[in-house]
Amino acid sequence: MARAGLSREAVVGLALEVVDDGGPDGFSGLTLAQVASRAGVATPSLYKHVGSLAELRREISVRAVRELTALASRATVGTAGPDAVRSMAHAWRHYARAHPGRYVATQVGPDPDDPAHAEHRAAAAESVAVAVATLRGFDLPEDGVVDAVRAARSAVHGFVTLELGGGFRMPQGVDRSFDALVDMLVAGISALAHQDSP
Amino acid sequence: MARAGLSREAVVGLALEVVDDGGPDGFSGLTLAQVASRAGVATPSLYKHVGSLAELRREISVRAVRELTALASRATVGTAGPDAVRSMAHAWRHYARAHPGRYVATQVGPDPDDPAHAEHRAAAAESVAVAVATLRGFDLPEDGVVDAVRAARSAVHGFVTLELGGGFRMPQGVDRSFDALVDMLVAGISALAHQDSP
DNA sequence: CCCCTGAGGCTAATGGCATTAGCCAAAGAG
DNA sequence: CTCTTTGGCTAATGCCATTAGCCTCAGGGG
Repeated sequence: MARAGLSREAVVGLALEVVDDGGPDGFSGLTLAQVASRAGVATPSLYKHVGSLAELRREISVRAVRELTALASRATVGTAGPDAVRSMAHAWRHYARAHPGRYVATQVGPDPDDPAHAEHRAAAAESVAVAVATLRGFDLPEDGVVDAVRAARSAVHGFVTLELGGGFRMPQGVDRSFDALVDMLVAGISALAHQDSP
Repeated sequence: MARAGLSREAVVGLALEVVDDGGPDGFSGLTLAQVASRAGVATPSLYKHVGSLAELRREISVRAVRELTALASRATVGTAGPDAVRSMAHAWRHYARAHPGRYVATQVGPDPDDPAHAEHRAAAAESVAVAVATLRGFDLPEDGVVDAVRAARSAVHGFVTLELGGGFRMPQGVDRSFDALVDMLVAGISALAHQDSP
């Protein structure tokens, strides 16, 4: 009986391949059977490394979030204000287009209470920390920052989700629409900064 | 053998109940077994009325899209410009919060080629038609309309998706953030109208 | 060098699901 | 009253996750 030499690491790696190969549905369509087949192993063998399908999914989410955070962070280093927001928005969209499956993994929220989700929560928190830092260039009032981060995430995430889902069927250039959206976002955040708080 | 007196209509109705009861995951978690159990019938019996689970899902999507279109249309009648955009945005969010499961059904895109998706495509097209009409009050250049509709859909859909997914964990008021987002949107669309096309 | 323990495979079994095939009774048309 | 269609049913298949229990290989202690 030849050993396959698996490990948790290897299993997660193969699962990531499956997710990547599955397009936008790669994450929801992830299956232990597919991972096992890729590993050249029977499905139950995976349980020696991975707990459950849900746990594998969570692990993938955590990695995807970290990856996206790192990219956003790298994209915005050395920039500030509007440029920083633009860079971050484009980094997000780029990641989503390059890795649709991983991107949707990025968007499942961790359970706020479940201790098993602690790592996931931490990763998510760090991700928003980067977003917050990106907005430092604007003179936003205390709670304006939250509104701004939420607006940025909403706008880009909504756009990218619709784009991946094939929601933009008009012939018009999608890149141009994205630029327009980012312009609105930047202008909106600036406006948020320069108004007196009510 | 007592007849249950089912019909396609009844099956879809029960499926909608299942979707509604399932929260944000009600749509993806929809199962023929649940519908059958609600109908007091064995699962295979449903095939006398419904083709397949995929078809049932599509039917639900079509209905949800029509419902949302009707609501948006009703919400914006008699309004124009910024007010219309605000009304539409709030109608969308309200629907998503009232019927999370149906809302996600609303967001699966029809296959552009599959003839079985014709009705779905039509419903989707009418939905964007309403959105386009809502923007009539702005003097948007030809292709600015597309950008504006995309921006509006993206912003609201992104916000609502993140909200339903529990993505906004800061204590700060979510309603306030949504208002801020809508403000940005309105300002952005106005800006799109009053700039010379490049 | 041998043993023996534990890790990492395996098969078998269970239970949920969708889907297909084929049967049978009820309802309604003539 | 009969005959056909319709709407149920059960049985079977195949895919999936998950659990239990077995077997063997690899590597460390004697």
